[in-house]
Formats: sequence, structure tokens, C-alpha cells
Amino acid sequence: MKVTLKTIAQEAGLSITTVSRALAGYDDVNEATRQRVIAIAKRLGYQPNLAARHLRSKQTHTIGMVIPLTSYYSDPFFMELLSGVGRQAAEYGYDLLLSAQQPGEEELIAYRRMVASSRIDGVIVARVWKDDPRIALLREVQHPFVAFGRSNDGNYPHIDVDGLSGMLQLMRHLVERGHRRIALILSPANLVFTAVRYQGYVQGLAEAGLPLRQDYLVEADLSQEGGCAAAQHLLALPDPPTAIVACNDTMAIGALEAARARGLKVGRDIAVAGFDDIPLAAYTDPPLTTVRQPIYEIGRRALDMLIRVIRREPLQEPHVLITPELIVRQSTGGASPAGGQVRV
Amino acid sequence: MKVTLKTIAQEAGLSITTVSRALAGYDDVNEATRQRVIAIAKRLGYQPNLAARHLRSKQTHTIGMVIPLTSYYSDPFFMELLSGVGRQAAEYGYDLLLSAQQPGEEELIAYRRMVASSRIDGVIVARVWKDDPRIALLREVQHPFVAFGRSNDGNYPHIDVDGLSGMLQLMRHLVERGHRRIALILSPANLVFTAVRYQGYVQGLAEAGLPLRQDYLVEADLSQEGGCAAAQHLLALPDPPTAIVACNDTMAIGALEAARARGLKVGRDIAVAGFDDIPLAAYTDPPLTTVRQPIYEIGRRALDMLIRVIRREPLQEPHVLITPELIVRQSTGGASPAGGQVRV
DNA sequence: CTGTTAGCGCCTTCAG
DNA sequence: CTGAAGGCGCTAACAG
Repeated sequence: MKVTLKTIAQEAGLSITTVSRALAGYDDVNEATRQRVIAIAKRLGYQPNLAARHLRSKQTHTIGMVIPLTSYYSDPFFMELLSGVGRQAAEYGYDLLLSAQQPGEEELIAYRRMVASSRIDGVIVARVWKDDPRIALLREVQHPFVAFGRSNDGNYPHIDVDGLSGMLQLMRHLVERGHRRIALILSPANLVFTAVRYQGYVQGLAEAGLPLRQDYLVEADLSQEGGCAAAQHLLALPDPPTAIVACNDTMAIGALEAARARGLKVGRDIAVAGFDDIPLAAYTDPPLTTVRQPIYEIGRRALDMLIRVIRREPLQEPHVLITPELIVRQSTGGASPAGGQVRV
Repeated sequence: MKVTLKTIAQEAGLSITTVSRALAGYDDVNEATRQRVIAIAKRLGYQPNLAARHLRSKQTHTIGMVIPLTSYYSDPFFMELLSGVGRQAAEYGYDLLLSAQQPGEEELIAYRRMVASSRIDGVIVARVWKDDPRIALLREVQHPFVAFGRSNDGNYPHIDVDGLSGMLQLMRHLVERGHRRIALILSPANLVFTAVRYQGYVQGLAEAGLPLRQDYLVEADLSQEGGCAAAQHLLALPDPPTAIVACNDTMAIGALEAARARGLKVGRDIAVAGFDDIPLAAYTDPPLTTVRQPIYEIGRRALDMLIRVIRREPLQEPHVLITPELIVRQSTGGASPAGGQVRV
């Protein structure tokens, strides 16, 4: 049988209330009584029924996250973020409630369920869309949340990586290497970071006095297969690019594949770069030049912010913008400009 | 204000009971009334309070998992498993409750809390220990669970990979390549799979008529750093091995590092192999020969079993043993025996 | 210092 | 077909 406060109360010959207070550490309980209660609770292996406690107290010490329905392999981003969030949640004694959902309509329903069902105290929203209905929902019902990414109206607690700066660093690096025909594999247009990274690309071209060519822009779906197909298309152009930048590493890895399949040696015949610096990026062949987003750290920090939001403490910095770091590896010719000139 | 059954009842001029039954789909409610109730619920955005529902029904539609407190990078295994479990949980409409904990005492407390606090219907236990106290606990309180791995007394629902077979395949492969001095980097002795994989190693040596050398056995902690240190030790022996097998890929990657630091070309001067086939393994330099555990699939399957356990349906196969597949890559000289002879 | 009372929101008898 | 009553386990006034 389950051990409840009632069980202990009977055993101790006390009321449920007193047992509750003794265990909760209230100071209006006789110390001897308390010790007795604690001893019995321990002996019986009492564990509070959290469903009841949550119902009563309206607090769950649980953070919610909705994650896409994929294997780690096809989308490392979320798992890395999850690691960071989970890690920091543990620090505060919070648990994580995960709901794996197909992106889209289902996902929104999952959010609706989560926030309204009194199971969580707050949520982390990742990979923000333009005019994100999830964020609209959370703001409307005033449910605590922190987002990774900012949408058009970014007036809510969030952390973001400055994709413009990141992409600009990358473009300067490529231009410095002598590239003048640089293509971009775009991520889906509904994601906020797509537009930002695209801006960085455009600005990078402008700085170098290079034209913006529509035929050098292809959209793909963040996956390796998508990146591969996009790169194939670019490489088959009559006037193919000498450098391909992808909006995330997974697509860039697909581009490596496409280049290899065409018999091109990446880093020499063509440059390829990504964005994210997922763990794999350092191990691809050749290792991938990319822009590092410290996802794990961002997860931890987002959770810190969320705890403050939940506790209704003011945020000293509600909008965090992190400047990412360019990581130069062999896929763009390596670290030294001299040794890594690409033949154009 | 929160919308509850009461809100709807007042709005509809009905009792809470009727509203509850209308929404639950009982057939003893007038169809017109039901439609009216449903319309109001929808209009008000009603979401049942799950804390209350759980308290009442003793069912949570939630699966618990305790995961170690690390980043994905340092331990890909759990995240991959988690992906599989989460994926399949979604299939059944279940959510996942995660508690990130320091392995050891803390972890056991987390299990105790989880199972006794009525927040979850079942748990998945991964990376089983010898005489695992977590399993002892779960059996004692008769809480539904499925384990990935079997301990000494494996008489509980579990899935396992046949580590003996896997290791044996690997040993045969190395012996075939001409290796006669094969060292093993062991995982911690308290993990069940360590002993099993060790058995495979011993059996592999015996089959080839090779001696079991104590100086070729080193234990490390599953981490890359640990694997690197262990390999350094092995390579510094007066009579160093020509092949190093690690009990998991992460340690094997550390061994690659150690070999490289010593100026050895892996795949030619020395062979290195791992176990798991984590996503990274295909991308290391050189790509890592390993034994593939289909972790994602195992996660899905474990969840299938768990759902049956929760529903008290009989398991047609309570103890699943999967024979893993040897994946030969360049770190042991590549796929073709001819081209990949290792100099010994 | 301790006990009584009163719900949190939901579901499930049992009456009408 | 609908409503009233009771209770899941816990906590928070309010009395004594």
C-alpha cells in the first residue's frame, strides 16, 4: 500500500496537518514530535504524492520542452540544448517534461496542453519562427517562458546568437581567401534565424563589392539530404560557386557529400562552411569551418533566466545576444591564409 | 483565470459531473447537451488540469528516465536512447519526465522520488550495474520498468545487446588481420556489459590461441580523456599492443588521440576499435571500426515493452537479446583484408 | 503547539 | 439523461 500523510498520522497518533507541518519544517511543531514523525516517515519510506502537492500548491518544479520527433543523428541541436537545460535544471532541483512532437500543428497543441494543464512551471522555446504562434500563445496566457531566438517582436525574455555577426565573420573569411562566387544554402524561410543569417550573407557580399546572385541561393530543410541536394544543384550550375555556405552544419555536411561525389576535394577545389559547430563538425572529412553557437551553455543560461521569470524576479538582462565565434577548419582551406588558398 | 470544469458548468448551466461526462465521451449524455458543452469548452480553451486528473486516476501517461548530468558531447549514448524512447512515447501519447542526476547516490534518490511520487507510470533504466540497486528498488515496489541491459539476475523485462558476440566478431576481425598483441580498455567494473564484453575478448584470444596478458588490460571511465590516458599507458609498454580495443567508442576516440600524439598512423601502424557505433564513429580520423548497437531502435522497442508492462499485458518476449553488427572502417585497416594489412 | 475545516480539479459511484 | 456526494493526498487558514 502507498504510504501517505494519513498512514504516518495514524501510526504516530497525530493529525495529518501536524505531520505535514512537521515534515515541511514549520517551526510551530514540537521538536520531539517532529523527530518522531520524521523517524516514522523514514521507516515507512514515505514519499509525498507530487500530483496532490502540485494540485494544491500550483507549483510543479518542472520545466517543459517540446522537441521534434527525430533521432539525435538527424538533429543534434535539440539534444545539445536539452543537455544544457537539464543540467542546469538539476542545479535548481527541477525536472524536465518532454513532449516529442511532429513540428507544426501537433506541436502547438502540445504547447497548449503543457501550459494549461498545470504540469509545468515554465517552458523553453527553441528555434523560433517568424510570428511564432507558440510565443503568441505563451504571452497571451502569460505563462513563464524563455526562448532561444527572437522573432519579429522580440519583446520577451530570450537568448539569441548574433547570426548576422557570425555570418559576416564567415563571409569575410571566405573573401579573404579569394572567393568571389559564394553560394548560400538557406534554411526554411519561416525560421527567424534564416533571415538574420541571410542578412549577414548579403552584407558580406556588399562589403566585398560582390553581386547578390539569385542563382546562388537555394533553400533546404536543415537536413543532410536537403543540404546534399541543394549543393548538387549549385555545383551543376554553368558558373558554379567556389564556396558554399550552409545555414547549419547538418546541411553543410550534406554539401561535403555532394562535393565529394562530384570528385571535388573540399578545402582545395571548393570551400564549404556551416553554422552551429555541432560536435560532428570537428570530425567531418575535411573538418568543417563553421560558426560556433555554444548551445549547451545557452541551454543552461536560458534555464537560469526561466527560473527567475518563474520566481517573478526581475531579469537584469531579458534579451541576451551572444556574439558567435568563427571556427576555421580545413573545409575552407584551414587556418593559415597562405597555405589554404583555394583555386578559383 | 483558469478554465476548469466548474467554469464550463456554470457557463452551460449544468453540473460539473455532466460536463465531465460529456467531455469524456460517455454515452449517457444527451447528444445536444454534449455538443453544447464541447462548444463552450472549445470557446473557453479548456484544458484539463492533469495534476488533478493524475491524483484521481493514478495514471499519468508519463514515462520517467534518470539521465547522467553530462553534455551530449561527453556521453552520446543517453541522448540517442532518449531520442528513441521519446519518439515512441509520442506514438502512444506519452510524455517523458527527465531527471538529470549525478550518477551514484543522488541517482538512486531520484529513482525513489520518481516511482513513489505518483508522477510516472513506468521507467526506463539504462546502463545497468551489477547488483543494480535501482532495479532492486523497482522490483521491490513492483513499479513497471524495462531495462536496457541485464544484471546478474536478469529476470525482469529487458533488452540487451549481445556484447559477447559483438566483441568476438571484433576479435576475429583483428586476428584475421594478423594481430597477435591485442589490448583492451575496459569500462568500469560495476557495469554489467563490461564483464560480458571482457568475456568476448577472452574468448577471442582463446580461439586464436593467444595468451591473456594482464598488462594489456586497463580500466577507464568511459570518457574520451580516460580512453586517451589508458591508450598512452598501453603504448608506452616495452612490448606495446598492435591493436587496442575499447569497450565504448568514446574511449576509442581517446585512443585515436593518444596514437596520433605518439606519431602513429592508426589503421597502418596500429589498429583501434570501439563499441557502440555512435554517430561520431563514422567521422573520426580515421573512421572507427566498431560494433553497432542500434540504440535509437532499442529505445523505441524498450518503450513498446514498457507500455505493455504498464497495461499489464503479457510480454511475448520479456528478454530481448540483439546480436550486434561489426562495422569495419579504416581504424583497423579498412574493409578489404588485402589492402589493410597492419604492420606488426 | 496541535487539530479542525476547507478546498485544489477531477472522476465515479449512487440516486433521482 | 442529469445531479449530489465523496474522496484522491496535500496544504493553508483559523481555532483552540
